[in-house]
Amino acid sequence: MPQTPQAVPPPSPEELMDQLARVAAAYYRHFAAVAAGHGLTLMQGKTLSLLGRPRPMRALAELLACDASNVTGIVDRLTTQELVRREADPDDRRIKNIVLTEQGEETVGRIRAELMSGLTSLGQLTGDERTTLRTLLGQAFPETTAPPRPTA
Amino acid sequence: MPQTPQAVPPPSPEELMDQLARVAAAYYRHFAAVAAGHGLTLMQGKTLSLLGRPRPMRALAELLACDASNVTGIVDRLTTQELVRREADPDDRRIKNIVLTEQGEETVGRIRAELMSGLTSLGQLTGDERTTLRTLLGQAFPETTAPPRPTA
DNA sequence: TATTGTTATACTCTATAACTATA
DNA sequence: TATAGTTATAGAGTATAACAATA
Repeated sequence: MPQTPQAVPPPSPEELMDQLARVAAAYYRHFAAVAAGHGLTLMQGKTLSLLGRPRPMRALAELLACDASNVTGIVDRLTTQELVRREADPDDRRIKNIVLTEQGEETVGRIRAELMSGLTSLGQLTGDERTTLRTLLGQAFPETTAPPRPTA
Repeated sequence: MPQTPQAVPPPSPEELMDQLARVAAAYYRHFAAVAAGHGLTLMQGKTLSLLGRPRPMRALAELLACDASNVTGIVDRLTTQELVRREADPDDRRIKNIVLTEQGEETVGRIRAELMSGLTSLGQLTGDERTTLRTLLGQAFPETTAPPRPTA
């Protein structure tokens, strides 16, 4: 059941992959620019955005898709800026939970708001269009559907 | 004209942004893994994928969204691996055009194929779904619609 | 023994500034 | 003067391996 009499041919999966590549690049470019506006690198911004709840170093390494040894340095630099702090876990003394400071909460909030205000086109989609986009992205990237709910 | 009697509420723009963040992260995770399988870093893989045509260092810096001074090192390392070479521009002797070697062409081809085969879910979308996804992504990220046609 | 986090190391990516060779 | 590319530098991200503390 074609949608219109003389429809434009659908993009090949390859073309779609190329467009997804451009969208991913545009997203990170935007994210990095917003983070830089707060004196943060991309990884520092991503890390902050993952701290909606306290998380062990190990969990951050998993979510950031990098080795645990890197997280030490990233968290060190965020700690220096007073945006996060390490808290000892009461149940397992090997674990250090990373928590946002009050200033960290504020920064995350501003970053999220600036991210959204830079994506005005996204807000102009109708409800039905957003539903469709969510559904199709969920089909194309099934691993991203069950939300661990990060921002980067 | 709602699509079904008791439809799931549409995602908020914020939820959609979060999902786009996850999709972008998943894409780069995949890209980096494929590149690593060829002994390349993410930036080296991205650079190779931009060389469907010869490009000056300056153009690469633009497309990679980084300072021109970084491209020197990236191209140096790709040159060491015999994947690209610098060619003097006949019209402007300041310009060096970066060209894929034969081995570089092969590597790019394999990387693109492995990228696609890792995105099988993408190929399972119908033509209409691919058309819709292209349209909606184009609306959400207008700057990505006119394709400079990279892969990363 | 296994796991969490850190340290040490080496390499890559990054922006800035200063330099050269062309234009 | 302006532009293309490089070099030097310093900081940040990266994986690997080895280590201490804890489980």
